Amino acid sequence: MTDEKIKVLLCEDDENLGMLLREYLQTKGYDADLQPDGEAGYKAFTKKKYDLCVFDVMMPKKDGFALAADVRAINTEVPIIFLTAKSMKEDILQGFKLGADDYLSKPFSMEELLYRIESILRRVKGKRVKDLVAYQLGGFTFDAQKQLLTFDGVSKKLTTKESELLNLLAANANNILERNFALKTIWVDDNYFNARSMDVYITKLRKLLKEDANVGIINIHGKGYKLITPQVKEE
Amino acid sequence: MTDEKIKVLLCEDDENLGMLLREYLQTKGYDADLQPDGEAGYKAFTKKKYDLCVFDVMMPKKDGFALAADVRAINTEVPIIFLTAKSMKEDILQGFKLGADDYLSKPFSMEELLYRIESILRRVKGKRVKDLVAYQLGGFTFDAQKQLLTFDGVSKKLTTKESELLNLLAANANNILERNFALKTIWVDDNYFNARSMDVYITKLRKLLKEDANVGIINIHGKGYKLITPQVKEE
DNA sequence: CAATCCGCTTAAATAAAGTTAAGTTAAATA
DNA sequence: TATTTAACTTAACTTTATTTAAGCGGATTG
Repeated sequence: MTDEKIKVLLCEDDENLGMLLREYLQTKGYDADLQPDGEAGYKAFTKKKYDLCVFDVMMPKKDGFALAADVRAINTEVPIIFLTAKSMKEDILQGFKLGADDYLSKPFSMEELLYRIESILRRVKGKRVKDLVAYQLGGFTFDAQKQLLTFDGVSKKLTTKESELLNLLAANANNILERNFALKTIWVDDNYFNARSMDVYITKLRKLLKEDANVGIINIHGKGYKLITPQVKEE
Repeated sequence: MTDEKIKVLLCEDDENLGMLLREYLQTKGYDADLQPDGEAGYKAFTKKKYDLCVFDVMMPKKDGFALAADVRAINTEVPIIFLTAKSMKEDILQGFKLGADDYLSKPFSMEELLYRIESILRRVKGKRVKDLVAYQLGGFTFDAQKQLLTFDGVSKKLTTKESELLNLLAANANNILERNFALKTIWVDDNYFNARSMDVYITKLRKLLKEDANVGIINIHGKGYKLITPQVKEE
């Protein structure tokens, strides 16, 4: 019954981004450590057995590629994901693409990072990471995997964005889901237009959910949203 | 029971790239040799019976096409894959006339190369590369080797493209198969027309799969496709 | 209670994906 | 070698998904 958490080493010099990613991975059940530069990252790697690394390419003291080389010298197996700047030349990118298990060019959504981490863990370790996700929301059943919302035996196929948003809401059911968090998770950037886009999807979800009066999305002014749903007895 | 390794001749002048590829192919069970230029490549080819060649197009002393021509002079059968720099329309055509079986334009991922190698070996030489290639997809059985999709005792022979696409989808069952990855691995080039072509094949596969309501292909807007199939309990 | 900010909704615009059918090409066969 | 067939691509068009725009209404703050 020892459900060991997967240990992730995150090296990112942008503190905001780093903290955000670390927090997100933690909420997703990972044991994520954050280091602000390559040297600190290397030190951390020597002290703990990580299952996966996420390295920013551009970092002070030691860049992500050099760090990866040092890490490879003591461990040839651990998967490495690089976070690269968007304006990287193809030939340089080629190197990363081949030496890395995967790479993500900025800006990316947190969901995307998670997706890549999970697919690598699946490939490399053969672990089944995502257990089937089906939420019970009052009279609704929401299958995030299949993007299907079912009520009274009738299933409706949700679009990708609808499903991603409902998934986040459901994961925080009866708790506040912060606007900015949702935006960064799903839309990458929390700018004005994406915020408007999210508004539109909140409206859509409300329409979908109004068949059951006990389920709904309420707004917490200036903070975010809360998916209200009857508490399901857990375990 | 002599499970002879498949011999691959790799010619690539970029040492980093070459070593990476050689190592990767070796870990995947191939007997891969690396040569740094066309002349050395030719010399190596005369000394050992290779099952497949991977030639970089731009190499010192003798480029990949010249090397291929020389190789063809003594062996008209051995499959050749070219690694090309981006945007080489005419060169590519020339290469194909010389009997290239496939080509990959940089940058590519090692996965992509591996996939090409395997599908060429499957197609051209009829070798059994991967052992388990029979997927259970709900009520369907899909044998990628034989390109057979069976439902309720009735088998249907799929075309090459149908089978390749379903194979990729099945390998990533219940997870996202990225559009670009599929395009690059199956269609080589991820241009507009090939994307339309892939659409057509998605439609075909959906028709084929609709006999079982629990199986289907859903689109992840802007990212790719996901083959939905009942989870099979793993041990 | 005004001014402002934030959120809601509907509609229009754009972009991505889906469908069907008509071309092409190349392999099979007659 | 001509004819037919199958596989695949290209084209034209339809539908769906997502974003942008615009106006309205409620909430918060001074």
